[in-house]
Amino acid sequence: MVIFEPKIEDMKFEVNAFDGNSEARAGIIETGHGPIKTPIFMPVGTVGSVKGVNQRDLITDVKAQIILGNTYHLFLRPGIETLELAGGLHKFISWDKPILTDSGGYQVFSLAENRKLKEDGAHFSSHIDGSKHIFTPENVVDIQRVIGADIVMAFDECTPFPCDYSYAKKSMQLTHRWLARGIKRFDETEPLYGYKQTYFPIVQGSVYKDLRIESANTIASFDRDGYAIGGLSVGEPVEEMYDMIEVVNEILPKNKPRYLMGVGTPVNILEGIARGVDMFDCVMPTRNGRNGMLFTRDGIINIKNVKWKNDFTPIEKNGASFVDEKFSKAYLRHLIVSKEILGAQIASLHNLSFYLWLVTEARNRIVDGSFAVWKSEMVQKLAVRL
RNA sequence: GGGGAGAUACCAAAGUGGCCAACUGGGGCAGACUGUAAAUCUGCUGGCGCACGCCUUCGUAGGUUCGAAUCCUGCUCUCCCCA
Repeated sequence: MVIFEPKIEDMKFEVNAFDGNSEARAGIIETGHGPIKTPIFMPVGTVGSVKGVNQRDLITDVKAQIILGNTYHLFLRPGIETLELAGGLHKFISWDKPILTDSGGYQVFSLAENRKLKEDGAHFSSHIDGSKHIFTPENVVDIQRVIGADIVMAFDECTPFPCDYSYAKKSMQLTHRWLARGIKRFDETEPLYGYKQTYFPIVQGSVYKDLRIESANTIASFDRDGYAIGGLSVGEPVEEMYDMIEVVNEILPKNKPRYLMGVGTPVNILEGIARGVDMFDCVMPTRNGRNGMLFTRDGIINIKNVKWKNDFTPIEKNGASFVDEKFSKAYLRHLIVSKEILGAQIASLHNLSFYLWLVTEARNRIVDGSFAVWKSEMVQKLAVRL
């Protein structure tokens, strides 16, 4: 059981250091569940579980500072009644560090078959039992109040790629109208569990520069504790993604954390940091890990490949997780190939630890002034296929 | 000793005259995965060229036929039942 009592306090963001050569900065976000040192990577725990990694290892080994939950999935299972009876998601899953919940906007996009977008909200059928539901900017706030997320995400439409200009524009405008409604509801309601929650708006606009500028200006006009960039890493070329980040971060307040939703590869993250992004999340370290892809400082390993069959060297020499020295590549390959649960667990632990090492190291480099050189070296190495 | 069933590619298992280099599953090899309906999905898996094609395969040796994994005969082996 959780025995701590979170304090009520305003969320604060303080920038501790700027890189100088890029837009990168190192900061700290104060929440009711403790500080988050940025730049940060947030492991994804969709249904109240970072797949394959338990809460203790998440803290002691991965060194996660904040994790994600998903409104859509938690709403369907276990449901808000259970979450409220549990006293919120933190208590339910026994996690006393910050939680950010995605609003379900991405699910509305990815579960396209059964959704219908209307002015009032998104109408959809549950992928579990087919039951019909409506998500509105207001009830998604209400649900996230019950979940008790420290950071509540706005309800948006995440446009697919490719997406023609007129649809992207209409969608963005809808997202903006939903934003105003969501903020209104949020500001009219109180947290249920005694600690501060905050609400992040989301920039949309697909890959269109003028739409991104308009969207960034619109959301920046609302004074919030942080801002998110959505609708990227959905299949567009990475250069377009980087361009959009630059355009948007030009406008978003410098003194507030910026969250690039759903990104990405280790290289994407370093490029994002260099462009002034502070927060990232992605399923890649866990999902790809379960499927045998390992991210290391020297590049990417497909541990299923036969070339590792008799390689008894450590998973990663001097790696960030205890599993790196404890187990050999040959053993991990055997586990993954044999579809052993432990293989997925070790790979997830390794990848998440590596991601957290990466952002922590980036922060240290920003602070000591060596970020630029280090980043360009790392970007070369990280994409190598070993 | 008597009766019955069967031998197909790495394994299992379809196919019973041409559309069969041979369904399907497993295994093997490779690839994909970016706000998680994913411990998932895709491709390849006889040889050579790798598009088209050519060559060698369905226990084994013959035979019938324009044509056989598929029909006939001998042989070898395996399994089951009864003594």
